Amino acid sequence: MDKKPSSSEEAEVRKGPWTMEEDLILINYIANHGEGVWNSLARSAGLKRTGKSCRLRWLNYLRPDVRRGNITPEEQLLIMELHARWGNRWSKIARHLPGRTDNEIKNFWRTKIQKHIKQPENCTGQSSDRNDSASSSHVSGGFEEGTENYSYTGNLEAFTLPAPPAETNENFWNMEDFWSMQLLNSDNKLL
DNA sequence: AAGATAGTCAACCGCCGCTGA
DNA sequence: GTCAGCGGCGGTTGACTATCT
Repeated sequence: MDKKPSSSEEAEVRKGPWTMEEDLILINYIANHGEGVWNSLARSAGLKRTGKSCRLRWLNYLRPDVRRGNITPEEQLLIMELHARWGNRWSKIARHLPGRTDNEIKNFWRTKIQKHIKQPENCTGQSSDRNDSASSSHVSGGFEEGTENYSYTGNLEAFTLPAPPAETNENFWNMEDFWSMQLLNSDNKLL
């Protein structure tokens, strides 16, 4: 797939961050027509984006059921357990975390968890414990890295992240705001 | 205050598997 | 059986932001 577009098409395709207008177009189109074949959706909606780009934007950001914001400790634990079981099967893991996207989980893992794996000493503060911990299941947080399987062996607190800043997004484009706006709009359009 | 560095995350890329013609 | 089109996935990049010096 990923056939090369003709040069005229190539010039048409937009890349990079989505604008609010594009978001609106995509949301409105899906609200009215539903999700469908993404390439034709992109064309029909008048978006100069690839179908893939539209799909990604919708799934990772615009869907009304997408939960944005901090991963809870429970979710962290679940991610660790599922990752220990399945490895980097992000989409599979994401299905067990309602409202979370594979991209979000992947980013979370790479930025938060992987950092701890790379620095186990700093994480526990006890470098010599690590070998012992590999065979027991009750010690402080850490991972056993195997070929594909390693297991999260420790308590969650070792991985609990510092309290993130309170979400003060008053100037931010908040999807909840948007969807409430959409409801108002759709009242006019659909009723 | 300004520059350097680290952290975060949205978006893109390339590959793979599925499906229908 | 082959090919094209598409969706889905995981890896990676790059822009932006926060923190540090």
